[in-house]
Formats: sequence, C-alpha cells, structure tokens
Amino acid sequence: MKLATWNVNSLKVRLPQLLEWLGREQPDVVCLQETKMEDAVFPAAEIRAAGYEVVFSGQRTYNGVAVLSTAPLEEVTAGIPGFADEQKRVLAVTRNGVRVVCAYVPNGQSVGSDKYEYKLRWLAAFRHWLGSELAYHPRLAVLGDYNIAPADADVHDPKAWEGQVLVSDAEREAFRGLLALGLKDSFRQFDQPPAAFTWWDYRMNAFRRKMGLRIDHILLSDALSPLCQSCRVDTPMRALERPSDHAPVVAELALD
DNA sequence: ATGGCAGGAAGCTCCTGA
Repeated sequence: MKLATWNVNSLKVRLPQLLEWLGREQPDVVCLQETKMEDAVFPAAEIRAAGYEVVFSGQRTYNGVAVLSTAPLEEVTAGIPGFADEQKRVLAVTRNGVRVVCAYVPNGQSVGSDKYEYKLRWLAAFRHWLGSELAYHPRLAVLGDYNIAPADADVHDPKAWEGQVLVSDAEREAFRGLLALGLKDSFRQFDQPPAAFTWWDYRMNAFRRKMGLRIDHILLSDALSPLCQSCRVDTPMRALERPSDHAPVVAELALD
C-alpha cells in the first residue's frame, strides 16, 4: 500500500497536476490539504474517473481536506470530535482496516499571535483525539501538513529560523507529544538525502536555492511502522510549472 | 528596511500562507 500526502494550495489550480501524478505514481491513499473549495464544487467526478474513491471536507478560500483511495472508505469523520472549529482541517477514514487521518495543522502566523495560540490549542485537542483513535485503531496513519519542522535537520537555515513559527519550542514539543502516543515519523526511519524538505517559499527563488522546511509528515503507529518499506519526498513536483509550494510525501507499506 | 510570490475574493487592493 502506497500512502501519500500533498498540500496542493488550491485543488482548482492543481487538479491537472494531481491527475497526472495519480496516473504516474499510482498511490493507494492520498491525503490532500488546502483544497480551498466548498464541497459543492469539489471535482469528485474527475477524481473518480481516475479510479479513486474520494471524500472531502472543504470551505471557500481557506483550508479544506480530502482523502482519495483505491479501496472503499468507511467510518468517515470530519473534524476533531469535541473541538468546535469552523475551519475544515481534518478528515479520518478507515480503509481495509487501516485508520487514515488527513490533517492540515494551523499555520500559526507568528509566535505569540492569536493564530499561534489557536495552533497550540488545536494540537492539544488533536493529540487527545489521536490517543483515543489509536486505542480503537492500532493500525493508524496520520498524514498531512503539520506546519512544524521537528528538528534542525528539517530546516535549511536553523539559525535564521530559530524561535520562529514552524520551529518554535512549543510547536516541536507538541509534535513530540504526537510521537509519544506511539507514532513514528516514517521519513526518519530511512536514510535521506541532505536538504530534504517538503515546502519552499514561492519568494526569493527559495526552491532553486534549496531554502526549504520539512513540515509535511507521515506518522505511523507501532503496528504499521514495521511494515513501512520507504518514505520519500517527491521533490520534482515542486519544480513543475505553476507548482504548489509543497511537494508530496510518499510512503510504501508491505500491506494490501 | 518584513520586502520577495501565489491564490482567492472582491473589485482596480486586501488577506493569508509558512
């Protein structure tokens, strides 16, 4: 089973790239973030025509998540239960006994801002909920845009980023809190090239200059991580014409 | 000196992203 996550930064703009990529990469499950569209205009027909079941939870302009799958999806839930939130950031599905959570963690804007406080509250609720999900679903995969670079190795210039949003101590502590539930960062289970990032700013030629962050992650429970055979960033997707500012992350598991 | 680029909604400029 091949699992992938990709922040598309507008599915309307990126749909042709997504369809081409599905045909070439043939993932079994794809978690999308920042679809930026209401459910009424979601391109479900095009995605189904490509051979995927799809569920989605979107809103106009901001946020929006979707999950694509080659096999039937069950137990579909949107949002974090018990955490009131207008923002469409979470979808959970069960596919062949594997629980898959698609998450778009808040950006946080700047350390100390209201949005930063919201991000930390959101992450606390997310952790609490994932703990209960894990109890029901030992085979749990949590994919998405975490908006956290877990360690300095995930930052092109740790000195310049020190203390900033996406790398601050409180955010990294929240990320470690997710791992402490019994989840592993599948990317770090394998040797990786230097400067392996998943996001590059559109400005300042950041991609060409390898000025990126690794903020999109695939976390796997202890029941799944031993089955993981590879995890990599699909960096060439960031080099396309009119790219998303994020590249997909893809993990392969020894599972159907 | 907080810029720079991209997308969306609105409307001929702004907010947000990370």
